[in-house]
Amino acid sequence: MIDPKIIKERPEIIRKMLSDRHVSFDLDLMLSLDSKRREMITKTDDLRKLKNNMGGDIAAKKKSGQNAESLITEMQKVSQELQKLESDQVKTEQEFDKLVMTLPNLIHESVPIGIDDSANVVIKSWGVVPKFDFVIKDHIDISRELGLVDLERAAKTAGARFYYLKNNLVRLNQALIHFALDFLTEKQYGLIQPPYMINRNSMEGAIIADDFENVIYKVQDEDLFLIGTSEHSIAAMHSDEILEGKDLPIRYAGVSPCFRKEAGAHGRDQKGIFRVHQFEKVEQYVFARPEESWSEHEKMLAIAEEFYQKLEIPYRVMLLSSGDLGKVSAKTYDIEAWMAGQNSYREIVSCSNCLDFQTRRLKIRFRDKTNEQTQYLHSLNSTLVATTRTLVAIIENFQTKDGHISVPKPLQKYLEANII
RNA sequence: GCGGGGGUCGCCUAGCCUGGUAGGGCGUGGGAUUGCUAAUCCCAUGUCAGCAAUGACCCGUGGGUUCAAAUCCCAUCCCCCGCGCCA
Repeated sequence: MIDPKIIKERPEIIRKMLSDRHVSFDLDLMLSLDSKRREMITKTDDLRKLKNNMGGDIAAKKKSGQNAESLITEMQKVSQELQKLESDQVKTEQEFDKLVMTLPNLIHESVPIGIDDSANVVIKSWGVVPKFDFVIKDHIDISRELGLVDLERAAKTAGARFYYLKNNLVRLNQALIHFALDFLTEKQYGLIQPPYMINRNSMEGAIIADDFENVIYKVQDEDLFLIGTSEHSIAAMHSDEILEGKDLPIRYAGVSPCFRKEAGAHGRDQKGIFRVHQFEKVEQYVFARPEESWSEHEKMLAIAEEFYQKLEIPYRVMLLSSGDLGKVSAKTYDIEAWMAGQNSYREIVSCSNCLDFQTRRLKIRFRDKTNEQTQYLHSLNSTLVATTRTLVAIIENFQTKDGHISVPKPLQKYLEANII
């Protein structure tokens, strides 16, 4: 949620953001609802004041043994009138909230303006794209031939975009998680294994309405939703809290399975384990002071880069354009890894600064001294590793002439093998 | 799942039986005072509306009763203790 002060006082900023994002949104309706609700607050407040005063008078009369009947009948009328006004006010408030909760975040000035991913900018590239002196295969063929994956049976039992990992691919998957946790522990991150299901209120804090539709699975008959990433759980973890300034920044390494509907991705990456409904992820999630969030953002990207450098996976860093930017994010870097089997760079990391957008929704504030005014924190999130996609990169880039996979150096100790 | 206890403005706590609109302590900040790094006293310390003066709201959450609800009634969530069941 954007600071209501900005919405009220600088609507032109909101208007520009909406056009830069190419999002249709009835800003004028929201502005008129906002002023209407402010008016109604004043009205009901006045009536409540009257009511409070009358209540005091009645109490005083009763105490001194006087008759308060006429005051009481008058008060009945006031109460009725207030009730009517209040229900109107609540209605207006709800309409406003509903709208404001779908309003996307502001955009940072460094973000390139553009219609979609074609306007994304390559920030840098790292590593050398591997050359092969044999005909290479994609991850599906390699892992199938090595007995590492069963997609057909997964389709039978669960549907498309599911998979059974088998044998050493299970170990490789776990090795990635293990390595990622060790790596972030070294960087002083606190480890978090969060709830894999959270309630609506918490989910609404982390995401925007249309994500419910397109990415989030709901549990039948329960107020529970499967998380699309540990970001969702961790964002809500400190909701309604006032944190102490001395503890900041708070850096969490979340590890969890991720569940995604992938609605609207029909036909794309249909085969294999690149785009799936379920995978494991180690995530960086940081709560920072507003003035520190941009430097934290760069740090998180650097940490993610270091991880892929250690794995020796070539990548490039993309700065997402306004049209490709997620609705809760003010600025996002993607890391795209080279995937030999697809002969292209594909997204494996998304690193975003959400400013106070999530923390306002979740009421996560901080202060240094207990008598100070509280401030909203900034929240940032970045993939460290989403296992399936990184597995694709490893399988395809590290394939050998005889159809095996050599294990990246940092993972060898976890796997107790250097070739699969 | 059953029985009992509990959830109060950052933290601790009073008030609930007997309805009249949240009091105290700690912490933190500011001020006053006394010849000194101490003590004492005063003020401030959540949310919303408002330029402000002010005012409204806030007792886990949602309903209800009432002129009036932290307080009474109903529902619901969470925590603690005991019993049961169980990976």
